[in-house]
Amino acid sequence: MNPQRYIYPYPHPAVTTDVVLFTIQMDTLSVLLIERKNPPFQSMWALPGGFLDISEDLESCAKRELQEETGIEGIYLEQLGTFGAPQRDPRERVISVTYFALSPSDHLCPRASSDAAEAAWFPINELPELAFDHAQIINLARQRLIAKLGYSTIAFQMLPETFTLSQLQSVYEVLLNEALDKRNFRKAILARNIIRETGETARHGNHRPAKTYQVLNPRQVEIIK
Amino acid sequence: MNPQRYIYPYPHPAVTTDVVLFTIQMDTLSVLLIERKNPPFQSMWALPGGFLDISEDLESCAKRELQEETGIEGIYLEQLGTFGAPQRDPRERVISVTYFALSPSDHLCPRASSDAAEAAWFPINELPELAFDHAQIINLARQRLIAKLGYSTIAFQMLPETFTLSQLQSVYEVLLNEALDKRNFRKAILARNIIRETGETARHGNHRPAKTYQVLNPRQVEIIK
DNA sequence: CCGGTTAGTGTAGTAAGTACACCATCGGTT
DNA sequence: AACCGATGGTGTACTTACTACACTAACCGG
Repeated sequence: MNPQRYIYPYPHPAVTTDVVLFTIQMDTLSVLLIERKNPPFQSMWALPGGFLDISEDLESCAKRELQEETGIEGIYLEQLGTFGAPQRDPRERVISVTYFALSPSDHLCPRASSDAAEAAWFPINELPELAFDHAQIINLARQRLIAKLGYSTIAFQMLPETFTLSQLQSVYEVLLNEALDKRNFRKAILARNIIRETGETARHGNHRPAKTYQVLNPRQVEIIK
Repeated sequence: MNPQRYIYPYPHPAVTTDVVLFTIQMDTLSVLLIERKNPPFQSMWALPGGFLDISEDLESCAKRELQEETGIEGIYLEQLGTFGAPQRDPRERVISVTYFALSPSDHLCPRASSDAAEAAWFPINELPELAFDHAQIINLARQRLIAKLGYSTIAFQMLPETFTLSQLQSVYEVLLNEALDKRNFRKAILARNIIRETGETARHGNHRPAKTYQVLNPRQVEIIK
């Protein structure tokens, strides 16, 4: 334990970051959760996250906690919102700045750590009871995710660098929870002029191989419109 | 000064809220600013806002600070984002949770207060040099405002309860910064089925009076889609 | 070479959005 | 009373975006 004490003339809340990391597993939208090792809410499932270091950027904190608790890194984070209801944490007043992020399917192997007894993917419709107000946070993240599908390019974040149009369509279908017409989908995606053929093809079974595509400007994977 | 001291085993950042309040004045999008009475950035212009009370909700804090510093109240706030760059405040580490809001034109008379030497509206394109990272915050708020015009009903927040279609069109024109076709605008707005005629008319000069309208569901003035 | 499976393509109809011009109604003036 | 200036209010043709829909192509395995 740190022997030093930090003294302020007015009470200060604690600040944490939490991350809602989505992926698609077996055609199901899933969220990464950790099992809490310590109180409060010990052994309950929660979002990965933790306290902000005093000289650390908010987004760096979110990335660091994600890395520490789950071993996952190299992911684009977007700020989701800040939660600060006075009683949301029983220990002290805590303001949580939340982020959401997407990961390619089956790309990541979460692992346990010092703060997390376990880390695992949960289908969004089969979430366990969650610590703090994390159920509410996930809810907001899911709404935001679906809303952004229409006007952003976030769907590509759920795919590897090169992908087939069928894979891309499948991402949309899972997120929107409805079947899409193949020809219309391809027409619309190609009309947006954000992906190009790689020239390669991919075989995914005993059938015709598919052309693979990649995003034209990789830096644009999250830009609005 | 409070004689008590608040002691924590780890350093805690301070948390503030800041509000970007927009209105339209003389066909110009304007932002409410206060002139800082105290250091840091004394006598510079800044967003209204201040420190979070330890048992106070984030949004309540934003409303309270807005009221205290400008006398303005009864406004719908929406969370904009949280800013926490390590050096954004020279005093100590400060995390600012920001909100944005809209107010009917010429409806509010800002006033000075204990923390604000003065409060005044500034056209968005003629902002003074601003304290902290407030220029960046205003920038984000403006982008968000324009983005929301298309799929939300926020424009109505800039009008009184009853209004004419010309007034409404003028709000859109100022925010989008382009002229709109009168017939198409009316067709599109009415097709959305969110306003109804009041049955009254309003005279605004020596010409034909205009029918006035009101939103069908006042609770829906901020809802997406 | 045949069957199973996914990849890949075009057209016609419908709905949404855009461009565009004139008359109506009021107050004020002559 | 007639006219002027100013804003309110309306319809139609055209263009563009979206929707519905069915067959052939290419590969693997047996």
